[in-house]
Amino acid sequence: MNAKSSLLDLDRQLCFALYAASLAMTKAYKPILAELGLTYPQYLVMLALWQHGSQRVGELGERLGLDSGTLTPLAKRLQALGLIERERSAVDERQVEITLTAAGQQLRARAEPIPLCVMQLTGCQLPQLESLTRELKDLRHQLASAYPAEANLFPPLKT
Amino acid sequence: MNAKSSLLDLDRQLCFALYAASLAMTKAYKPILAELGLTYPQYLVMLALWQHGSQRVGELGERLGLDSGTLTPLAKRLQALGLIERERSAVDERQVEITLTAAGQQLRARAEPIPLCVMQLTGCQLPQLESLTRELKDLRHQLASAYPAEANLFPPLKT
DNA sequence: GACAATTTAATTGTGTGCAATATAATTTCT
DNA sequence: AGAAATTATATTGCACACAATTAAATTGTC
Repeated sequence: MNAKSSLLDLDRQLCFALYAASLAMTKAYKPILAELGLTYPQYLVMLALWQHGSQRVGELGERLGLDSGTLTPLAKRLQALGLIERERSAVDERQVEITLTAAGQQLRARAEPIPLCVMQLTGCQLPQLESLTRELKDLRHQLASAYPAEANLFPPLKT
Repeated sequence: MNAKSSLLDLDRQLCFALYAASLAMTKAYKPILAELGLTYPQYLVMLALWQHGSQRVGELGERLGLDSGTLTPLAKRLQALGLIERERSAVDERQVEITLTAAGQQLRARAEPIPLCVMQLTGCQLPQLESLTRELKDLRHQLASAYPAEANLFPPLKT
């Protein structure tokens, strides 16, 4: 084994701390969300819809950092649950607008107590959680800008 | 929509900040790990093996917070890549010992520059990253202890 | 106005995560 | 010792994530 510490040590990796904390958070939410009949990513989609109202698949994806390969089947499940509707935009047939149903809007009331419930699980005070949340948000955007999704790094070549 | 801010606002959720930052980190690692032929969870398993040497599936799972349902197929893929071996313990036939092959040990050299590379992507200084890593580690363990994997919350009933 | 380029979402295939179950080996209890 | 309980891993099924591809609609260009 390695007696000496190394930059590759598992517990020194920010990436692993993030990964493990995120999985632990998901597990903590699981029994809570089970009462609403939602998975964790489904809950995040509902949060986005409750806050910002109807939006296109692309908007949701940008907000959450997910693509249509993830969102399309997830949205179909939320639709099957009767929480949302999906319809092609009349203005631009490419776009699909996601809208809360009455049941989807009503579910919000049952989700209201969740943030305080989870805050207690963390054993932290609100200011500390807000600070950590901000740091993670900054980190996310820093990483996203460092790797701009290939995007236009390689402008199309005329062949 | 909601003009007022709410405790359910997406950007106020620590859970979402964690989730999004973790996904962003995974995406940042992807092109780097592609050169090693590894996925992100496979890389974490290799880190654990490089640091702690041969260990059982259960030890790996406890370290990484994963169960056999995740680790067994993942380990089979690492084995197919020729990086590890999996063999039943002679002492206890239930246990499966995971051991690095020579190729698996040699891969470590190629992984050595990764931490510095990623540190630059974050745009942060080492002390800040170490602080964040510690906070996340604490959060993980706090959450894990708050939900002790059911464990022995319900001691077996004599029927 | 036609046609190429772009945009948007859906589809396909691979690799996780995890609950539930199965299987086999070990330990405990009597 | 033998049955029951426990432990360790594997298997199965479902739900993400995401790369790559497809399909359809729109925009841009000439």
